[in-house]
Parts: sequence; structure tokens; C-alpha cells
Amino acid sequence: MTHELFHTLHQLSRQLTNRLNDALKPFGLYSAQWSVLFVLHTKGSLTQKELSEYLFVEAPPMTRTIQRLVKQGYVKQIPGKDKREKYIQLTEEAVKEFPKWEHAVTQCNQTLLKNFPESSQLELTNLQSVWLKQLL
Amino acid sequence: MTHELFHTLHQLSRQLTNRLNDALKPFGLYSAQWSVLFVLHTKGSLTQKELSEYLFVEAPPMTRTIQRLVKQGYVKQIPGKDKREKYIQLTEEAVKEFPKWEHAVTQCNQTLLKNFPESSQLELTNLQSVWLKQLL
DNA sequence: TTAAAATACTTACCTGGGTAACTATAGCGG
DNA sequence: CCGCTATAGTTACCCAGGTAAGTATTTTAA
Repeated sequence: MTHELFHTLHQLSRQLTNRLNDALKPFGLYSAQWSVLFVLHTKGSLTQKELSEYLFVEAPPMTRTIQRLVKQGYVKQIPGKDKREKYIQLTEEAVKEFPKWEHAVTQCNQTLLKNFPESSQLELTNLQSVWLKQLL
Repeated sequence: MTHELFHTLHQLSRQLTNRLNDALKPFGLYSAQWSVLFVLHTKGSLTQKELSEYLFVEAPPMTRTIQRLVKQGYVKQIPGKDKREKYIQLTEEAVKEFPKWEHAVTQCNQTLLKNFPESSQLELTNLQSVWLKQLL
């Protein structure tokens, strides 16, 4: 019983990530990169620390994801007044391309949810949020 | 809105996997290995193909997980009549140790769910199953 | 019967996330 | 001021899962 709960959650998560990666493929982006780009687009400039805390990811994977984005020219690292910190922000290139990416992701999400009623979506989000808050 | 749904699902999945890995650490096992051991314990002998289909995992990761289990002596590969196939089954060692592993996992799951009402668990499982079936 | 297609598994390489250990800078207490 | 500790980020190395390509065997079809 419990087993099924964990199993379906795991499967769902994998499916969603895979589909998102498919949707981003034409742009040479991956899901983890997208999550960083999305946050930067809404929040502006953040340190890597702030980014990894916001996305609940450890520092090392964040470093890697950012390095790839830097290499692709979508993000730049700006040394902070505190020289240990690096502020990350979107490049002009990224700002220009962002709407295309966002559109592709939105399309993808709509496809994923098209046969799943909105009431169920809300319920699911709610249940997940409650549980997650208890775990953290 | 949609964004939150995907985000919390992803976070939840990671949290659960991390906790399970912690619980299995004393036995030198990891979550993916446990899922294979669990299936073999309930279903008996299966080919790698059957295993990966049952767990919705591609063949290559399954090969790796099995190779690690073989190295640890918890699983053996038996050539099938069709020489392309390999039947996988638990070793005596694994059968002997299984109850301990299962106990640790059960404990872990109870901890994870202890503040999450059973009615919510059922609802969540249900919503997830419905959605997942639509996606596959 | 034998050449081509399908199948089971493996190998190599990629992203995603984790820990441990390291570097460099910042902040403190003596 | 100086040394200790804390912090931001990086590096190296794990596991988990994905695709593409390769190998060996079986099936199919000419």
C-alpha cells in the first residue's frame, strides 16, 4: 500500500522530468538548467547559495548546472562585494531567448496535464505541499 | 500554479529517495537495489527484461544495478533456455538478510508518513495513479 | 537454407543529485 | 594584529536514470 505511494511518486517524477527534457531538447537545455533560468528570470540576480537554497539542491550540482549555462552563454557570474560569493544573472542572449523556452515548457506542461482535471491538480498540489513541509 | 505542482513533486521524490538511502546505508544498499530485491522477493525469478519493464526502468541502468547486486552476492544470473536472456534471482544470503532490510525500509516509511494522515495517503496515491496511467 | 530483422543484454557517455574533502575569503575572539 | 572558525564555492567521486551504439542470439522471410 505504502509501497505503491512511493513507487507511483517516483515514476511520476521521472516521467515529468523526461517529458520536460524532451520539450527543452530543441534549445539544447535540460530540466535542471531550466529551473535555474526560470528562477533567475523571476528573481533577478542571486548568489549560488541563494539559488541552491531556493531550489533545495546541494551546492555541487548547482555549480555544475551553472557552469554549463555559462558555457552556453545564458548566464554570467559576477563577483560579489564578499569575494566568496558569485552573483548569477541571465545574459542578454538568455533574456532574448527566454520567451521561446517558456512557451515550450508551458506547452509541455499543458500536454502533461490535459487529461488531468484542474480540481485534481489542486488537490494533488495541496497534498504534496503538506507532506513535503512535514518532511523538511 | 502548475509550476508548484511539478516542483513539489520533484522535491518530494528526492526527499523520499534520500531518506530511503539513509535507511539502507547500514546494509550497504541503495534505493534502486532495494527496488530490485523487493520485486525479486515477491515475484521470484525474472529476466532482466521483465524486471526493467516492471520497474519502468531502461535496460542499461537495470544491468548496472544487477551487476552491483551480483558483486555483493545478493543476486545471481542464470542463463535462460533462450541464451540471450538472464534470469535473476535472490541468493540464499539475500533471502536470509531480506527481513532486516524490509524492516529498515518499513521503519523508514513509517517515519516519513507518521504525520501524514492515512486518508491523505490514500487520496494522494489515487491521484498519482490516475495521472500516471494517463501519461504512460 | 540462409540472409535480414528483431530481441536481450552490455558498453560508453550524458544529465541530475548526493557526500566528502579542498580552497579562498570573511568574521571573531584573544 | 593574529589565529581560529565559519562560509561560498569547487573538485572528485559516488548512485540513478537516460540515449546511442555494439554484441550475441533468435526469428522471420525470401
